[in-house]
Amino acid sequence: MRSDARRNREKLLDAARRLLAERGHEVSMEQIAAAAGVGLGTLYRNFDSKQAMLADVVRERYQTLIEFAGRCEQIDDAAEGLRAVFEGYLQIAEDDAVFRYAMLGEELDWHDVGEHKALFAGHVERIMRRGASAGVLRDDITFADFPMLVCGVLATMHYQPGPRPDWRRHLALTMRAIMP
Amino acid sequence: MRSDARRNREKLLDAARRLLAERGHEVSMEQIAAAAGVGLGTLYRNFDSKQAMLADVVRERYQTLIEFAGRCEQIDDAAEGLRAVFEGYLQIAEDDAVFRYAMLGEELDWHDVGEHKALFAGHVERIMRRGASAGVLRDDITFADFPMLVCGVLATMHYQPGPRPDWRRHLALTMRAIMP
DNA sequence: CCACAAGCGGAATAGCCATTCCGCTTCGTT
DNA sequence: AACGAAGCGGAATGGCTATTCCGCTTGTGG
Repeated sequence: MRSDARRNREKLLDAARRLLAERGHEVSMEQIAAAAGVGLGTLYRNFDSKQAMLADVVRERYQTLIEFAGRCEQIDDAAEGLRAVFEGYLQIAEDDAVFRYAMLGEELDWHDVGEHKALFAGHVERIMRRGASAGVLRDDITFADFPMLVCGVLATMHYQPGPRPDWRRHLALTMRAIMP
Repeated sequence: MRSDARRNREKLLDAARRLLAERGHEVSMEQIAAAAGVGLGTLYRNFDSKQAMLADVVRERYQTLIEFAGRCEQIDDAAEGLRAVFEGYLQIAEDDAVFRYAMLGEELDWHDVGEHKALFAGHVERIMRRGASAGVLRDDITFADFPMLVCGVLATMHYQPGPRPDWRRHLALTMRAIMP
């Protein structure tokens, strides 16, 4: 790979990460290319399509999240591990609009984000099961409820216009609802 | 107004209500005109723009909701009034995609839906205050939390693909979280 | 039954954006 | 330094959809 090509790829990734985090999937390809200081052709040489670019960026976020969830699983206190993994997930969501979009959006063709999703889900599932065994999670709440539990906070964060309501308070409310 | 024009207006309103409830704001003007069996020109003679049409339909829904909330305010049991108004709101949301969109969507130019919104909000605010006085609502929860509380269930309903999770269960969870 | 205003349909217009294409430029090798 | 391949920019293309426009049709009052 030529050195200028590698440089451009980095510039594009930086621009994509930043703009997508700030403004979500609605940024146009042209804006991303401009922010990176390259032409559209170069953008398309680096990503097969817009969807593929979004998927790349979302996959990176999931990677971070998977590592974080792994650490949460090691936390001794089952209740704290549970709280931490929810909070970490939502913190990333707060920082990244395209991640929220991926979590909330209709089933687009998220390329192979599914694999990462499954890894993360595995961690969460084990953490929740451990919580149930330890008696810090109501036993009618299972991993199947995870989307429902976070979707609420996620959506409030994503959609409430104006001054964002305090999502940590919302999370606290949710945690209270699922404790015995 | 000519008789055929009145007939067409009815057909258009029916089609708009039905398609918007089923498929939300993404239906095209052409699809609505076709479903009503009229041309685009006729559609635009009845609504100034797509936004205006959406606003008309959403306003109708709010009207229903306002009457319902009024009845909830009259319910003797403060806790039941509270539960009922949340449930009624969410039931309408379940039945109408464009209403969900209006509740979740970014601040579009919702024409004068704001007035209706304010009336509904007035009812809910009084119901919540009564709940707090009666001791069936935690006193750190106020009307300002209403969007947060319903947004969660709303979003889960709107976005979870595939078999809809049971929103009544989610609501029950939320109600539990806000009770003392 | 007539005249004509009110209404109608749907082709044309316009803006937006993802994606493609190709003639030009730059890198790196010899 | 020179050349060919790799890479580049950005104009052109294509599809989608809201909105406008205008020549044709139809309801209705006289």
